[in-house]
Amino acid sequence: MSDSTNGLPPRALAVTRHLLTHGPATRSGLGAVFQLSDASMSRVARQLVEAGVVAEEAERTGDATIGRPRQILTAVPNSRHVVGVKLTGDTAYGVLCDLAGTVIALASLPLPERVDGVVPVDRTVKVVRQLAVRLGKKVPRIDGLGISLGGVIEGRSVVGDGVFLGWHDVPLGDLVSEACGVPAVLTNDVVGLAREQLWFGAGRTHDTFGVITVGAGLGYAVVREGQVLEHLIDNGHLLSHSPLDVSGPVCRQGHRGCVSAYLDRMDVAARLGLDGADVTFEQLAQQDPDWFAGAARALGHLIATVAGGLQTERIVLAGEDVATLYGHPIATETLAGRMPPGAEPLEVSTEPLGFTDWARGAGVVSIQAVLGAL
Amino acid sequence: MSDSTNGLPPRALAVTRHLLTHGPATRSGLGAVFQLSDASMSRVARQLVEAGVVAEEAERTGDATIGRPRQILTAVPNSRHVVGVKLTGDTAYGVLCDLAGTVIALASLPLPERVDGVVPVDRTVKVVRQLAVRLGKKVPRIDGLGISLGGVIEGRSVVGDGVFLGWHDVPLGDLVSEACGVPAVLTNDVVGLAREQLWFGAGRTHDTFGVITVGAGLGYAVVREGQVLEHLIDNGHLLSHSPLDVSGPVCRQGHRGCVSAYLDRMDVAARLGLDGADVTFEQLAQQDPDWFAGAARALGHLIATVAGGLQTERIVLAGEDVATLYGHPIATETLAGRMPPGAEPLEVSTEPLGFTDWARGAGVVSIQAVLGAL
DNA sequence: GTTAGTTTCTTGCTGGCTGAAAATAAGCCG
DNA sequence: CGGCTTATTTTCAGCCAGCAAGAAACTAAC
Repeated sequence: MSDSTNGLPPRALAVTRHLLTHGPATRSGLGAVFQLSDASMSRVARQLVEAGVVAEEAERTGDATIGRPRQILTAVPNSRHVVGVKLTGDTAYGVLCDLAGTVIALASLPLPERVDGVVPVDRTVKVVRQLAVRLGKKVPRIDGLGISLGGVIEGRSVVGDGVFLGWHDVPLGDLVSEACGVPAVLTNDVVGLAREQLWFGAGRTHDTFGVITVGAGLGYAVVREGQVLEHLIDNGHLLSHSPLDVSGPVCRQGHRGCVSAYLDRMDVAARLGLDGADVTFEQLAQQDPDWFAGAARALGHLIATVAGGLQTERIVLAGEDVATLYGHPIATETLAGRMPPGAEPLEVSTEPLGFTDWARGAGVVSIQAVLGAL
Repeated sequence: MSDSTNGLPPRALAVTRHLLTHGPATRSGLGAVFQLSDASMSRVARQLVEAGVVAEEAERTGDATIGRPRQILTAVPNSRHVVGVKLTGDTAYGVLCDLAGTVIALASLPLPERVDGVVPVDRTVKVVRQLAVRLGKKVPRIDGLGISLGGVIEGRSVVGDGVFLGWHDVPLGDLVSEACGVPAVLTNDVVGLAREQLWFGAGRTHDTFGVITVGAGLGYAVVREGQVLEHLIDNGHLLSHSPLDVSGPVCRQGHRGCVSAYLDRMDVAARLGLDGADVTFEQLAQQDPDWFAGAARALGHLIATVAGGLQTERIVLAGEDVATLYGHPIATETLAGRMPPGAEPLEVSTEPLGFTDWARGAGVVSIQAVLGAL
């Protein structure tokens, strides 16, 4: 069993991250990556093997069979386990993950009833604990807990403003940590997704990228030079309200023909007289046959704008229906029309994200915290 | 006289940069900034004093006169001197700068006549040398040379594509370096401006910011987390062609109502049947009374888009007439309309940049190279 | 089976850089 | 001039890196 709740020292952390995200490698291969001599690399490797995070295996060689065979270092995924929880307005979705971010088990529980429009904090903590206990049964122990929700998070532990839950300045991280006896980290859900992508997705090849989430509203996250931006300066407002068409529909902020007016479901629903919070993709598509094309076009422009502003070729799209939207020819054509003539197309990935994926994001953040990356 | 052409080790460099850009400071003050113990800070300080880059002066104290007085460390601006040269299509503009980037002397020379549309490289090198020799007379010696021009630069020394001069794959840096016997660095002019801003402008308070230049065309540079982006992914195309109005004028790329169509003078001139390369602000304003307002609006949106995409509050505007443009109420109103309600306004600085300022940018890049920051 | 050859990994050692603490310096004040 | 206070330097021990020598693991002869 793992003997430490500690984080790894910086170098060891970097190597572990590399093994987790890029797969097994030899000592000297890693040395080349991290600009370390074989000797130093060897010392780091031993540390990790002793900590149980990394294992050695003999190379099942295919070629070059002369000399001492190289040992392959592999991260041991089940050396640590974490639980990730995503809180929505009424439900806690949980996943059990190993070190590699693989989901081992799922569960969800309803959150307690609201009192005066506010979800009771103490009972929410209990729900999270229940979830952790239930999921934790499958593994020797849980090494960390990650919680994500839509809202303003301060300092990895405090919910500054959790609109969906009616919370304000709630130290949820500490409460959960105490209740469960396990270190807990709290993140904004989109930031958590960005952290997950930084290790296991776009970040493997690019250290600057943008994340765009299309759900009830529009969300963004930014990773610049490997740094995840904790708080947007504008809550995404500047991008959401960039103009497309002065004669288009009006968003709730009063902008005519802005991205939001086309793409933000709350805005579109408000215009159609529907209930914004629960409106679905299908409802909108049925209600307004033109909506789909307009939204696809807005998405194409939005992607181009984010790529141009951040100067990155890599954009991550997230949200349940975003793949469908991006799959619309108008989206891709719009984007292509914005690209310089003859340029390589952008690398846009779409992940059909359900609540489980969001919970996994929270889990990955916990992995990072357990390993000492936060 | 300075005894070395070397660069400083990383720590010493950081301290020098801080002294140059933030003014004099005490040892322990610097220690706090760089998270170094007094002991280590003291060692770094001695290194720098011995190198002549930094001088000590007794604190002319105002208060707290108990105990041993602190020594104030100050960068010695005239410990090094560099020449910065900006090449346009027909002229070389040069400045002599000290370490602090202060311009000590100016000069300019015409470039040689074109042969088959190409400016002869060897004679251009001679012009640069002439400029350096003339400017260098005012100081004991020149420690570095920086050259900037509009075009694609590769590896700090080679002009990959210099459209204004008709050059392609010209190793100008090495040629000048050899001809002058002084290390020379080459940069794209907008990148050079960004580097200058990183040390002496916006970078003093923000380590992520965007630079927008409005001249004959539109230019951008991006600094992310203190890293200057060497090559834009799209030559600014994505931003320049973001839509404002589907019923607006058309740019040369065929986009209707994009930023470029309003703000890029080449585009506007082409539409008015003027010669794009030499068209001035006044000509356009006279020719088309609506142009000014449209351009101001486009600038407002462009600023908002860059700020939103990069997620920075800090934008640097550059170009001869950009202050006038940004000073137009429509620009500021447009920008304000894009900001989230109740948000702090962005920090937008405008610098009326003439050729001398561009040359200074090249000089600052040379300073950075001389000190070892490149 | 043994030895030579090759490549990988580990260990011993040195050098650079760091911080803590002790020593020294530089000013005040009586 | 000693006593007091604060700033800077020196001394010393610790950490971490690379170099180079050694140990390990394997193949290919002989």
